Amino acid sequence: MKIGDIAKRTGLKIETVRFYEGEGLIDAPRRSGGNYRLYDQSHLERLTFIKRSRDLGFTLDQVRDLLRLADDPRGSCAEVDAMAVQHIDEIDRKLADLHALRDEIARWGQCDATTIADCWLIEALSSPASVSLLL
Amino acid sequence: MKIGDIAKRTGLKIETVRFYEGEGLIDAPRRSGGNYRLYDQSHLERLTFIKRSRDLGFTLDQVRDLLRLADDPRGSCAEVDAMAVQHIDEIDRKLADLHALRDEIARWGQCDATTIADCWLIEALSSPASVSLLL
DNA sequence: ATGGACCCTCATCCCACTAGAGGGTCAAAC
DNA sequence: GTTTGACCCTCTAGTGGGATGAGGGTCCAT
Repeated sequence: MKIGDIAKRTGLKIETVRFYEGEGLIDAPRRSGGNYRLYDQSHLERLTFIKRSRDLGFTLDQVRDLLRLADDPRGSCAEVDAMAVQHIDEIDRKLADLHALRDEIARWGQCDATTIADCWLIEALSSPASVSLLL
Repeated sequence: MKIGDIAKRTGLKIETVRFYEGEGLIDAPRRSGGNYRLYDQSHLERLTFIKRSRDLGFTLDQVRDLLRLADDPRGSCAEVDAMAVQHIDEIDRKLADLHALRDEIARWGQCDATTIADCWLIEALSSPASVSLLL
């Protein structure tokens, strides 16, 4: 499999695959006569794992940890569990923040004014943050 | 007002205030004999506006636009309105994405296994993304 | 005159890629 | 046999929005 094939199969970009190699997330694949990268099934699986983890919002460092854990079949599952729980907590916090933002902006409603001088959106931006926004 | 004062008053960091000056978001303030930046009320208002907009999730480029609009009191309010609406749409999209993520991870539930080999969290990460995650 | 709080510039780093320059490889079509 | 076009290579630099640190200068109170 050349890099374009594996990129298509994993949904990653070619540059990203090379980037992951440079970062040490995957082994450097063997090369063809023309110096093309040639990947096998194990690369495909590992890259799929990485892509999936990234899509779910884990950072690359977290992915590194997950890979390390996944690489040891006899290792404990508890750490993975903890990471998942912690990740959900983080997402929940982000959701709460975004909801607060959304409501704050939506609360302005539409502006009836025609000129900036009377625009209360601009006014809303000019006053210091309300209590609800101490993120 | 020295930079530390205005930073405290706006809630920005000192480095961020200098950064905004370099980015041309605020005028370079006059300097004291000892080459300290000296800010006045207009800087305070402008930085408050920027801080508030950033807290609400606008990018610096959007803040630039908002400032440009706000600077023209006779300008039309409609553009500001449009930006607010568009921003809400973006936030709504992010919220939907995050909800999907959260639900996806939460759906895994807790893992009963003790070793990685049987851990279904790792398994969930190894399989390609489900349809719900085509972000 | 000395200590500490504050300030200055400039350079480098962060994340997770992305884009571009400037070239090489390979298969098929002409 | 050559030319086209798709694909690949390395290397460098840029993105946003700052954060951090080095190495110094200033100011004020004790």
